[in-house]
Amino acid sequence: MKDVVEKAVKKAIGRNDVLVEFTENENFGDFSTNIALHLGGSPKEEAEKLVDILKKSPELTKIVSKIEVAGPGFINFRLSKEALLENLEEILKVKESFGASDIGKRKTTIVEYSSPNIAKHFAIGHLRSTIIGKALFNMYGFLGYKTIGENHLGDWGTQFGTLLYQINSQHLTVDKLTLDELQDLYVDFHEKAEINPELWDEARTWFKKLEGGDEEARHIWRSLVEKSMVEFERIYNILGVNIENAHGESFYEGIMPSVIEDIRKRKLSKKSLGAEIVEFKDLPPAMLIKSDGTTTYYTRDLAALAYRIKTWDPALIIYEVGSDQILHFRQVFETAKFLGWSEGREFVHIAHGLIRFEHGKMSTRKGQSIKLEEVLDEAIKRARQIIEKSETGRGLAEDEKGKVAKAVGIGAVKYFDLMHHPQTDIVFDWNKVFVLEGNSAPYLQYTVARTNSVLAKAQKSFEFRISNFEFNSEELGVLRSLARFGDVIITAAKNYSPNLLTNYLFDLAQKFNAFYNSNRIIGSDSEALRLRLTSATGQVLKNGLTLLGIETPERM
RNA sequence: GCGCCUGUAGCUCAACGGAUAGAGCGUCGGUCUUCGGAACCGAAAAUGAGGGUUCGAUUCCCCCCAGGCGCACCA
Repeated sequence: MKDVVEKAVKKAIGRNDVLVEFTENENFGDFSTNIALHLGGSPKEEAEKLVDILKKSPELTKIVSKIEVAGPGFINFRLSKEALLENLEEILKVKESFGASDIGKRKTTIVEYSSPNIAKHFAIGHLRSTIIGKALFNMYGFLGYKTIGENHLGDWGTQFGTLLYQINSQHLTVDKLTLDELQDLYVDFHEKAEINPELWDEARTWFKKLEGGDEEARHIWRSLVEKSMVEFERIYNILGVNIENAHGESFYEGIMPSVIEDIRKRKLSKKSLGAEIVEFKDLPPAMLIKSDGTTTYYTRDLAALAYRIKTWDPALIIYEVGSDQILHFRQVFETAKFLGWSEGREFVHIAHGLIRFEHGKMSTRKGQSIKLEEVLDEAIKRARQIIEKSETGRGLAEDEKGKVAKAVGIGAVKYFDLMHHPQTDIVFDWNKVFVLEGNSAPYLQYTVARTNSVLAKAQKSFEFRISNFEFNSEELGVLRSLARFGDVIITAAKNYSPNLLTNYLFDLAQKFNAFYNSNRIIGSDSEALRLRLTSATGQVLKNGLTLLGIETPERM
């Protein structure tokens, strides 16, 4: 609806730089534009002139009942009752596809997300990438884009040299090692190398063997990958996340030579201290090939990019990777530009803030990471305790309680992550991750369960004639909020900000609960309308939460 | 040292240069024989400091202070 208003205003004044926004204060109507403040003349006069033109727009008068000038020269638009009711009917009619659109038609978007490292535990540091990435993936799909999910597993590089060295020098049998033990070996290596930096030469030698195809090295490496994948699958299963493509860095081995050749042909690289680097105007150089002849993750990310462009011809690639990689991606994107790969494409690094300790980042090398699985288990446990204590949980069967605990616990962790703007750092605190009240997933899930319950109790279909109703302020609040959903998804996706969607859903739930608290639904004069409102609210909350990857139990 | 990011109520967060800076938690005070109280209503409480640009700055620019991340053979 916002776009209808925007188009009409653009047409009315004949310029394209018009922005129509949601109002923040409901007294200002549903939409607003400040364009009259930028037209040069007296803002109020300009606004009055525009309003006269706008009032004649048939597209506008179809959905807007009031257009007025306010404040220093804002033009405010209020949606008509007819439009609000039509929107309500639309929700009830199209249900789970309400809010979907085709603005991304024929465009392909790749989302690289999650990307945990092999031979380490799936740490909490990868939660944000997994959750935000999945939400973006879902939202872009909902907007009609063809979406490709890529899990860029960290399965290559000198870090494997460190493990190969450890396993070999200590004569360990790789098949018997647990992930815990492997992580200990990794930490142990870094401790020893701190005192004895030559150890890195050993690690690099082993990685050279690995990259060179050495059978022993490859055998150990394969075993490490398999072990890790078992844990990863378990966690993705708990999270309910399924990423269609899981190409590790090693997958791009065969593509690197041609990328390197391409770079050399264009004379983008040069030798420096035995290594081969790519220099930039405003950035520090990136290392293409180390002095021992092996590659770096810069090389592999370029190869991955080449592969993706060739395979899917994407219009947009979203890299959902932490903010500690900002420089790296600038280098990769800049190189891609040199190579002529960015023509007609957009590359975006969603540099999410880190989940860190109060004074600095978590480092697996120093053995300071927190296992994601522990956090998820704890979340489910705490949700379970609430259910046991809750009045409303009593009616649930044992196995249903288990399912609800999972949906609520995991939902809470995901929502806590998503409600923050991606850029924000999160200081990890066991008591903050599991928020179960207020602005939280359980509040929204509870509201959905409440709508289900009311509808079940009503036990009949509902009909009413539009012309019969005057809405009270609570009803109006819900109706107006419901009309925003489609626009919110577009804004959230375009800004790569799932938090805009969580904000909206919370606002809608609040409006509904306020309505619920002061209005009888079943048996009232407005029963038909109110049941429809209840049904539509449940539907929109469900649609939104589903996009965010959060389940909505029928009852809880 | 250089570069990038961040600083908003006691705490955790919102607010594409606009109208009275919005919420949640916590605190204080209400709603309770209910269609689900995991709820609702109300109160106190904030833009790190200083300059500038603008009709208008939390938002843009400069400087200072504080924190985080990064800066060639890890990823």
